[in-house]
Amino acid sequence: MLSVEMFPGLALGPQRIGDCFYRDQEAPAHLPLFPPTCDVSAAGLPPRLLAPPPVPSEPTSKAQKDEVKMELENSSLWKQFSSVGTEMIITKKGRRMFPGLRLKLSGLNPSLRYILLLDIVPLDNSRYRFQGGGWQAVGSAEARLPDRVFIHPDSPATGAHWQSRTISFHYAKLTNNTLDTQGHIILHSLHRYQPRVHVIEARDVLRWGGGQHSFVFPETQFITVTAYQNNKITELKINSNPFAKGFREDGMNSKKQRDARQKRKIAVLTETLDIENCDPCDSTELLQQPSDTNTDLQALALASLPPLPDPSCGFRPEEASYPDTQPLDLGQAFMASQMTDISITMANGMQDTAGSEVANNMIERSDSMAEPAFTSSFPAPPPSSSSFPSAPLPQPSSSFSSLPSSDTSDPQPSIPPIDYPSLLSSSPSLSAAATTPSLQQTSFTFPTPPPSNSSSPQPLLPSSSSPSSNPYHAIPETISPQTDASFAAPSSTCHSGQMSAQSLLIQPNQTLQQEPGGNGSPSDQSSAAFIYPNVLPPNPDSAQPLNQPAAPTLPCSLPAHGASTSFTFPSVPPHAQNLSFPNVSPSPALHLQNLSHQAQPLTAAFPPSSFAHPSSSLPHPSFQPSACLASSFQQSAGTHPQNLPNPSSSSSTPSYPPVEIGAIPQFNPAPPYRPEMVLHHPSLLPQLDSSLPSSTPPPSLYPAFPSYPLRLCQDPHSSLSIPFRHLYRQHQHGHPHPQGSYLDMSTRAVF
DNA sequence: TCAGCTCACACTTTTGAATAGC
DNA sequence: AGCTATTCAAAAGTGTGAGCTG
Repeated sequence: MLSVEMFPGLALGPQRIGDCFYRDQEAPAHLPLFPPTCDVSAAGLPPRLLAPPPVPSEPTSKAQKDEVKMELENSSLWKQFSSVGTEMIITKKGRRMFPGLRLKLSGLNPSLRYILLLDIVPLDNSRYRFQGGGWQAVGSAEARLPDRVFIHPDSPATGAHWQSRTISFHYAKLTNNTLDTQGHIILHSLHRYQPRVHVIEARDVLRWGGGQHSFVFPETQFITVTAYQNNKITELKINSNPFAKGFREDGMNSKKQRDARQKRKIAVLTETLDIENCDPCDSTELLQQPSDTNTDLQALALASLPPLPDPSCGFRPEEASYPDTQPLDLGQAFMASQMTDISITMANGMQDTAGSEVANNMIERSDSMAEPAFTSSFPAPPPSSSSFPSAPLPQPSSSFSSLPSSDTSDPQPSIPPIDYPSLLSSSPSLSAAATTPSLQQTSFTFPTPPPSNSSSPQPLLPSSSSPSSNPYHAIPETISPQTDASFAAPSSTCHSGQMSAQSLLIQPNQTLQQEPGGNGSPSDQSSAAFIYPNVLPPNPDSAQPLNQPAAPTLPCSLPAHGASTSFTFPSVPPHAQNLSFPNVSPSPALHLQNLSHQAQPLTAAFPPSSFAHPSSSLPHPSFQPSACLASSFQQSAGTHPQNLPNPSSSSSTPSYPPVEIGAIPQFNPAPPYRPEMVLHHPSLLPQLDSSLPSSTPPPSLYPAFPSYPLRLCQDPHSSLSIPFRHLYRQHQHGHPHPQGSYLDMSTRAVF
């Protein structure tokens, strides 16, 4: 029986380790779901786990599962942002996402209970910078941070519940605080991310019985920032977010108002100072300097008075008796403010115009979205920006560079907007505002490529210009997984008990398409393959076929962590060899029953969530022990991590041919763009189990998204309330889970 | 020097308790 | 007494801009 083991500590943050335990129903004692070390993984597992229940060759298919559909209710809004290049503010205290994820679920069994999870995974291995009006990859990504999952506060709830309302994840918060103890989702600034929503069926309170459906809405990808870089995004946010209403043109916190306030403030100060300084005219004032109180009162009194344009006393700053004070500066500031005001006014006028244009653009875009087309302005990582070889880009320049941005005035060379149009439009069932991911059981097909730009009012996709050279087709063939050799599939010794999110999504027996040329691969799909906007393989040469074992394989048996905080990986590139892991002392609040496992070599080597992952240089998945294992799982299952469970050809969304999971733009340079993807995961546990015994080196397959273990733990508890009690974040005011809970998935060890 | 981050600020919406009215 | 509607204040969510940091 599986249950989610959520430690109150999600609040604990990254420090939590080894918190994934297996609980045998008959044996209440906590058993590590997976041995801390790859080596002992199999040994430490109950036989039952080692011999997982046979997985049906065909995904457990309950018809209903295949029918599960999720729509992004505010898709149009997302597309507006995406067309500009969505930015999400992250702060230390945590910032909500805007737009938020508003979803509609259907196809669930009304009587079954489901858990909804939100996680956010890196889209690539690059760090970005806003230059020249666009986002450009400027280097390798930062070490991967602890993965956390936001659990919808309503979870677990019945299918009827989920389907009866709009599901919102607006309570989820993003932070850049790596030591965050609030359980917020930790992200790096200036990195690209893709939110994912997982629907996990909880057959009953006791077990994760059914399967898992994962949904990805490409238009929801974003770049994290600590301050907005693109003015258009700022405008969009202000115009769209009610909380930012005050910053609108007519708001009290608009630039005009703020300038006016500042002007008044300065005027008041100036007057005050002027008065004080003017007082030199009155010798008595010099002798008797007004007390602070008097000054304040004076200031207050003056505040209500109109600014004194010109001190009649003839006071000259340079002659002021208080040279150190800055009457002059203030005066200048005042004048400057006046001038600034004027310029601002003018600027505002211009800005208004510009704003109007933008707004119009937005409207147009919005309208155009009505015709399900939108562009994503995210740039593709520069070829050499990443230290890791990435899959070769078919025709990066042709595919994206030329993309005519809706706003020509704002060159975004690096960020060719992406056109998703055909994908969305092609689906009859899709409304302009809602996209329905197709659900495929075993294979993914690539979405139909956008029609030639001619059909699009505003051809945003440059690439689309030449259908013949359709980048989408090229993807499968020319783009190989961006897996770095160093991230090669874990050696045979690597058997991780860690369940990666990716692995969760993969069905053991699922036949995953190999990206290059597999049946049902994008290439196979007539122009179905849609290259995800941003994923441009930096280094084509380095690209390797998915199946091809990555060059340097990283044995799971890494040097014992011990007290040392750095690891050297001989097989990995020098730049990636030295990994520093902050010694994070476990929070006192952290209750890790199996903490002892940490002592074990592997565990030591891979403290699950306490350490940063040098993902930047290394594709996440592979270096993570869990990832290793995940790969092995997948391999054993004959699946590529990237090849998430493919939707059964479901038909749920005809317009969206099933997309191979590998298509998810992570390290796959040219993963076909998928508007949405549904992954069906019939049986989680079996899958994991199956992988354990596998001794054969996993192929160098990597999940499109970095894989990380979900902290889904088996729990014998007979009552949902018990196991899930831990899922909920403890709130200060005694609200159990008013705003959802977070699940730390960082079992992923060090990497 | 500069890009990026943090923080305080003013404004807004949201939320929940208190109060009034029926 | 119980319920509903309204009011109010506190909390929380916004972007901004100055200042700090590396």
